[in-house]
Amino acid sequence: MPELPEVQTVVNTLVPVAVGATISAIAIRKPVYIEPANIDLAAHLVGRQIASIHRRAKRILVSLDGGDRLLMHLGMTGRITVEAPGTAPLRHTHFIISVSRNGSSAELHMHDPRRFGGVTWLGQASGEDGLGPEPLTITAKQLEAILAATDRPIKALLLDQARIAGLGNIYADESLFVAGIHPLTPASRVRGERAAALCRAIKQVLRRAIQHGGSTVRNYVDARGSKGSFQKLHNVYDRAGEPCRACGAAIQRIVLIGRSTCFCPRCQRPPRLKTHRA
DNA sequence: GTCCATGTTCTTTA
DNA sequence: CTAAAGAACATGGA
Repeated sequence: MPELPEVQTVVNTLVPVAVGATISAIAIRKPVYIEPANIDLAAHLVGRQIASIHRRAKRILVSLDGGDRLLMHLGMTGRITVEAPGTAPLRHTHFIISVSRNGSSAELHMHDPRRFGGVTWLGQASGEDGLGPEPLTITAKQLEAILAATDRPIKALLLDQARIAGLGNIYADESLFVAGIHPLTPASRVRGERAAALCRAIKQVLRRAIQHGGSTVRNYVDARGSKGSFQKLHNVYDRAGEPCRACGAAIQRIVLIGRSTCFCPRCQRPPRLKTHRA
């Protein structure tokens, strides 16, 4: 469920409880959820203090005193929630970190029914992660260079984490709407002012989404268990058939690289493709 | 039973 | 060789 704004919101709500706290215990309820296989996570984590928690793209990086790091990825259905000590884990709670600070303690429950997420011990491993630049800080020039390198549909580019990292299906569609760009437009054709507009649109959409605690389309909640509200402000995502908030035209849905893709056929004009199907 | 789902990665095809 | 399309992963809700 989590794209950049949701992951950032989880981090924001996790930090006040976890940073500065000491890990008193962990529980691994689903060993295959932890990587690398067979690592003794308890030996690395118990007794350590959490120095900081940051987001990189859609990933959560927990840094410990001494510089070791733990990566937590939420996949499609992952959540990390703060629970009272002794809270009974749900069926799909795979990993629990017990923390305490100033005499008060809490548990961080990582729950993930589909198990597309996971927990990876990085230790002192370097920062190389194969991810593209962060969309909140990318420059228009940088974005334009990335787009110029390929003729793949612009939507496919925005979802390619190696090129730009953090957007998912919701925010790719929402950003393209704000920029007035059709999702099938070849990436290399988005240049100059249109590339700059897309860059601004991406940042505006992500910032507003973070301000609204992310989008809860299905079951996303932050570390406090609260839903986001940005889904109410979606212009296109999950609105197929509904009227465009800008022009009233029916929002259209197509499938692109296997993903549901929504856009306004009037506000986002289709590219003129020179090729056609035989 | 069927289809679809906020993500990533491996395999197959062109 | 590269790029793009497809399948797979595991579960639950409509």
